[in-house]
Formats: sequence, structure tokens, C-alpha cells
Amino acid sequence: MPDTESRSPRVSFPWLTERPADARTHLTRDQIVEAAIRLADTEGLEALSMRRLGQVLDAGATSLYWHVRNKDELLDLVVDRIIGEVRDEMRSTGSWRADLEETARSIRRVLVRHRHIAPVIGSRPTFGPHAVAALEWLIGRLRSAGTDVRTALLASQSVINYAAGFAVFECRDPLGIDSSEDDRRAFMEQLGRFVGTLPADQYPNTLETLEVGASITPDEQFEYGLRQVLNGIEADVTNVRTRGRGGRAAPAPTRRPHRRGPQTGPALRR
Amino acid sequence: MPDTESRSPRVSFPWLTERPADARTHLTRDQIVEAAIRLADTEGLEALSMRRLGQVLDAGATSLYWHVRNKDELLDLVVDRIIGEVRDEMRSTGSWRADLEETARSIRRVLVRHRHIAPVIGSRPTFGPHAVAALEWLIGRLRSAGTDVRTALLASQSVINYAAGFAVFECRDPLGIDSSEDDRRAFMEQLGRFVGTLPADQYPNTLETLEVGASITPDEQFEYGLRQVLNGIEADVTNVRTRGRGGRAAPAPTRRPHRRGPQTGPALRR
DNA sequence: GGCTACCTCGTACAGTGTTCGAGAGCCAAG
DNA sequence: CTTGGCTCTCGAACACTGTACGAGGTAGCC
Repeated sequence: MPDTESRSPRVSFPWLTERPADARTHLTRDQIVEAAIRLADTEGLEALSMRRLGQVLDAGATSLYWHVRNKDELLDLVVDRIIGEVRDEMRSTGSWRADLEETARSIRRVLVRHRHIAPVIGSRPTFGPHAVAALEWLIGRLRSAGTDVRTALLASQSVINYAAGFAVFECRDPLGIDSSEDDRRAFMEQLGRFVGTLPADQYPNTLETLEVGASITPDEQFEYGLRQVLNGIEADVTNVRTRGRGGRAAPAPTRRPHRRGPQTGPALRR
Repeated sequence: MPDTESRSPRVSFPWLTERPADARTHLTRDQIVEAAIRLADTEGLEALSMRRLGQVLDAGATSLYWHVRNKDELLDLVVDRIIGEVRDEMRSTGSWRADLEETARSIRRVLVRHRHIAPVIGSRPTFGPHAVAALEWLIGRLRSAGTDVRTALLASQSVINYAAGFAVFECRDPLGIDSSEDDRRAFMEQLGRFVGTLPADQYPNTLETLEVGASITPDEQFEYGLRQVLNGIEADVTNVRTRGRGGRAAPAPTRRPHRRGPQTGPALRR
């Protein structure tokens, strides 16, 4: 079996198959998941192999298969546990807007903390108990502000989407923490050489964009987009509250429906 | 060598090392990249192995290594070529807002078209010529509306981020096009059973959320968030235009700076 | 013809996820 | 105490993977 991504189209629900963890068992699912996260965090995703994982657990590689159906299922458990960290940080303040903002920051913070695992979240769906609980909380916060469920769901998904998408892309940065100074210098040198080959008349903005881009911190970029998203949501929410419902926010465009849209199923999508 | 993701932290610039493609060469880099995309589209990312790719090209697996340094570099080329498809769809209308909207839709459309490759974009940075050209165009469109480069870059990144993040998550859907009817039924059955195990008093919204979620199309969800982002940007842009510059859109928050932020380098980040 | 540079590719190596079945350890029943 | 039976561990094996190496072919030029 090859790539880590999209290996098994089969959907599994590992959270319904937990082993009872009787008596004196050396390995538990929790230990495995925890060790997997630690391993990926410290040595990178490529180090997270079943053999290596068994090694750090003082167990044979194939012993893990008693507790976990396969590696994909393990990754699902890993992802949900990480979402659990976001959930643990959720605190209700008085303001629903502040709560959504903090949730977005929390998502980003947690994903960056586990940056080697972040790309996994971009390749496997997330329906674990922690994800469900987190969504429940978000919906509840918005409903308490008088929003109907539909708007609450649209808004929550938008915030989650924005924060997670930003963080996944952020973690992918080639000049990340584990790149050496030489790497960074080499990259900048090559990037400069590449931009130098571009015809200046067709690229009037690129050089300046590069310079300006260097002065924009990820924090600033993140907060900028987050503010836009929440401004829009706030308009929607207050709209619904004042004008009663009907905040369906304009009908879906329908024009130019991309062919073969992936999800046809009737499920909580994300 | 293990996983597809984050395999080589080393940054490479394949676009500076193109082979001249002299005379009678059976293989060209373009052919390889094109075949790789077609292979991943038709048979999934897991089928995209060097051996299999060589096979569909009537070439030995290791022949590819003359044209491409390694598989990661190939994936970078694949990603940039796909971004090129977005670029090809870029058309200037009179309205910068419409242009940004259509760009966002185009990003989503193209990524969904190549849905098996979408997760790759979440694991490898994108600095290819097409990405640069696309950004150049976006910045140009915003500058033509009187925006300063800084705001234009913040806005462009936000739109790109939103659309690409949404699409990557969308492509990951477990009920995607390549899941059978049995898969879908089995999944829904398991999801229902799982939700049934939740204590109803602690999850007052989840059941309703699930039902409502089934009625929200991806199109509607996408357009909802896109509208929020562009509303915010429009406020910023007109703000800059009317009040002159100074549209720095509030200082970065700085509070709660997540430790070990990935990018410390001074480069066009995304 | 010879030379050289470009290009192809068979072989080999280390590593991967996963299946299978043998076996260890414990617990309860006979 | 012995005898099953169940839970759990794990060594061996299989079919893969990416890719380093080096032999060999081939085209263009002198």
C-alpha cells in the first residue's frame, strides 16, 4: 500500500470499535494514539511508520493491528484527538463573536503545534467525537445569540474552514522551523534568481509584492481574513435577529456548478 | 522513503532546471507531468507511483529521474501546472470584486476537478511560475481599483486561502464520487449509531445540525463564506480609496502569539 | 570512425503497510 | 490441577514503494 493520502476510500468509524482494555494489557489504543502524535511531532510525519511506532512503544509493529484496524484508522484517531485539544480550549465568554474568534485562533494554534500532522487533516475527513462536540458547542454559542440552526451551521463551517485551511497552508511553509539557515538562504537565492527571469513589463507588481509580503506576518494575515469572515457573519446574525429569520443570505448561485461535485451524500459535510 | 507528505524539507526550484529537450528524446518533462495528472485523476493518488507512471509512458521507472529530481519535485510541478489551469481561466471584467469571486470559484472548480491531487497542495508549498503569475494578476486587478500593494496582497491571500482551503476539505469528503452506494449507506448507518450514543442533554443541537447540514449544498456553503470574505475586502478597499492610504486594517494582535510559528523567513508566504 | 554528451533503464537496497498464523498468558470451568 | 478458550503479542513473509548506481545505447559533431 502506497501513499498516506486517500489510501482507503472505505469509511470507517473507529470510535465505535474501541477495545475494552481489560486486565493487564500492555498496549491501549490511547497510548498508541498518543505515541503516534508525539512521534510525528518530534520526528516528522515520515517517521510515523507502524514499525517505528511499535518500537517507541516497546512492542512489535504488528501488535498495533490488534488495537487499530490499519494506519488510516490510526490517523483518524490522531486527528480527532488533536481536534480534542481545540475543544479543551473552548471557553464561553459573554460574546459569541469573541468565542468564534478564539476558536479560530485555537484551531490555528493547535494545528501549528502539530504541524507535521496538519497535512493529514487535509486528506482525511473528520467525524470523530471531539469534532462533533466542538461543532455542537459552536452551534450552541451562535444559537444563544438568536441565530437559527442553518445560519449557525453556515457560519461555524466558514470559521472552521477558514482557520483550518489557513493553518494547513501555513504549516506547509518551506521556510518552516525545521529548515536550516542554509536552506533558507538557498531558497531565497533561487527565488530571487527565478523572479529575475520574469519579464518586468508583464510582472509589474511581483517584485514589490515580494518585498511587501516579507513584511506581513502570518499573524497579521490570519487576523485580517478572520476579521472579514466574522464581519460578514455578524451582519448575518444581527440581520436574522432583528428581521426575524429569513437570513438565508441569498440563494445559492447554481450557475456554473462544477461538474462531478464530490459530495452527493446527505451528511454533515466539512 | 515513506510518506508522500513532507518527505523532503529541502526546498527545490525545479522550474530553473528544465532540460533543454533536444532532438530525439522520448520523454519530456511536460509529458511526464501531464501523464502524472491524468494518472492521479483517473486512478487516484495511490496509483501515482514512479513505476506505474513509467509504465503508462512506455518507459522505465527510473528513466523519469533524468527529467525530474525526485517524486516531490514532480509533485511540485504537478501542483503548479494545476494552478496554471486556474490562471488560464482568469479574465478581467470591469469589476475587481467579480474578478476575485470568479478566481475563487475557479480555484475550487480546478481543485475539485483534480480532487485526488488536492491534498498534495496541502502538503507542499507552491511557488511555481503559474502561482506567481496568478498572484501578479490578482494584485494588478486590486491595484487598478486604487488599492495599495499591502492591502492587495492581504486581500488576495485571503481569497486564495479561503477558496483553496475550502476545496481541499471538500475533496476529502468520505461520501465522494468514488464511494459506492454501499459505502454511503454503511457510513450513514454508522454515523447514526454513533450519534445515538451521545447523551442528548449534552448534545441538544447535534441532531438538528445533522439534518440541516444535509440540506446545505457545498455550493451554498462556499458562496456564503466567499461573500463574507469579499464584503470585508470591499470595505477595506473602498476605505483605502476614499480615505487615501492608511488601510492597514488595524495592527496585528500580537497577543497570544502561538509559539514556534513556522515561517520566520522573509518570503512571499502562502 | 571515434568522441562526447545526453538519455534510458535493469538491478538492488532499504523501507513501507498489512496478512497470517503460531504462540504466550490469563481466566474460568470441569 | 488440568483443560479449554479467549485475549493479546509478534515473527515471518508478501507485494509494494522511492531512488542510487552504473552499464549501455544513441544521436550529433569533428
